[in-house]
Amino acid sequence: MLDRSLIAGMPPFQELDGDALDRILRDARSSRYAKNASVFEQEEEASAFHFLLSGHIRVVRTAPDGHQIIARYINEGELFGIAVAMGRKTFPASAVAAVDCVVLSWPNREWAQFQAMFPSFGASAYETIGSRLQDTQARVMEMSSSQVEQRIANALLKLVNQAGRKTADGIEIDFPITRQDIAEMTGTTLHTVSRLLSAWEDEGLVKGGRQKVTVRDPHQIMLIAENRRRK
Amino acid sequence: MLDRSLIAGMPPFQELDGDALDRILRDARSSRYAKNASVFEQEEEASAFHFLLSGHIRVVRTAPDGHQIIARYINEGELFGIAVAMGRKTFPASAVAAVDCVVLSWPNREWAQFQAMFPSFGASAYETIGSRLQDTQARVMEMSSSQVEQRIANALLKLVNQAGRKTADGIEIDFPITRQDIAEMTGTTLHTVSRLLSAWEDEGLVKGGRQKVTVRDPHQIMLIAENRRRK
DNA sequence: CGTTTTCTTGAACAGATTCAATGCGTGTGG
DNA sequence: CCACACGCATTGAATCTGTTCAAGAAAACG
Repeated sequence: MLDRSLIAGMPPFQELDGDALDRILRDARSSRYAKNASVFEQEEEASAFHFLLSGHIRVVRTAPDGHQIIARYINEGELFGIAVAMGRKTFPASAVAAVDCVVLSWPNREWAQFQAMFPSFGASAYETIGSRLQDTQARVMEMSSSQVEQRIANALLKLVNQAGRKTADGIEIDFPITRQDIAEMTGTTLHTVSRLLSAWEDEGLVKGGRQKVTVRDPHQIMLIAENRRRK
Repeated sequence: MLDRSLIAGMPPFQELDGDALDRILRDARSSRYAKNASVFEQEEEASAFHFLLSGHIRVVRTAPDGHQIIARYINEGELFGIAVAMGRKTFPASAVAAVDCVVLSWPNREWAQFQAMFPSFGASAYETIGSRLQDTQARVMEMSSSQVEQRIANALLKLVNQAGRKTADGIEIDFPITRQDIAEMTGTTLHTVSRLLSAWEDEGLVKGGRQKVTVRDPHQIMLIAENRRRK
């Protein structure tokens, strides 16, 4: 049996008392996933849903032609792989550990139980889905109206907000991320990302590194994201 | 009091009996919206949710810079404006009648009631949200990998499937739609849309018209959408 | 220490946008 | 009921942003 302190206070479980937490943990299975291990694969039958206790997870969608994009990153304290909440039989994307991760999993049958027993859990889950829908629509807007430069700036800001860690040099993104990853988040090529980051590095706005990005001047990046920078 | 036959058999209410339908209709308000009238506006406080009895509704998102996109079209028998289901206070987009429409509306407070009393209603609603999330993610994929040509072909296929009407000439889209609208669905400009439709018209794949598109050869359009056409 | 992965950078190219001008329908107001 | 204005559509030409192609350097890994 897992200890209730693991999940107490995390958004989906925030309003639940000790007994409720114990009930929830009763049928939970906890697993470790090494960096680059997959938690589930796209098209795979969805028989369980998950909660990220620690680490960062990359959610990747692959097109029939092999082209792939990063749908989002999951942070500690988020539910993911909740296909069951949307009445789906299979996962629409794959989930890959960006660093070593610890994950709680429940069989799908528990979903209806939790929702019936703990309305605040259900509400929080649906808020999560709602906000992902908003994010995704915001991304569509961004891709139809903004320049690549703005999209990359926006992606950096998002990453910094979700997984920023203060260092002497600025705010560093707390997990390994390649230029290719950023390209897959913004719908461009690694070449363009590399060029832009290099340019920004020359201006002192960011600092690059192998699988690493540090933002030194978030304000300037924000101006770029909003296309309000003097050229 | 509205008659239960209005909504009987529509997806969200499919599994409900007569009493349930009556209960649901008890607090419903039905309204007519003339073509181009707005049902609700982006950023407006969401105090009600809606169901489209007849007509077609355009869901439009506007960016701070004025740029706008069409998030989706709502068809007869769909719930829309269900911000309440995602725990949102305001609408993330505007809803505009594409043709004269009839809409049922309920105050938000009914949402929790319906969901508690009629689980199949709740499940169907969350499936709707889930499938919109899928659609939107599919659109992001499309915009990052496909050419404009493919995206427009895809948009036409979507429209034809959702609102196609057979005519002597082929399948016509059942509501007025401008080149600009198609541009806002595909993240391009009306110029590019116009050029492509003209080219396809020369090849006999489609037939244009003022605020009208008729698809004559869906198969060829599908080949274009999948980028498998001989050049 | 060689191999692989990640990153950088130049040059050529192309698809789509932007700018500009014009034509066509349709619905409104005189 | 007709004229005219406005919204919608078409099409050419110039331009540009970002991709593609190509080559190579630097860092990590076994």
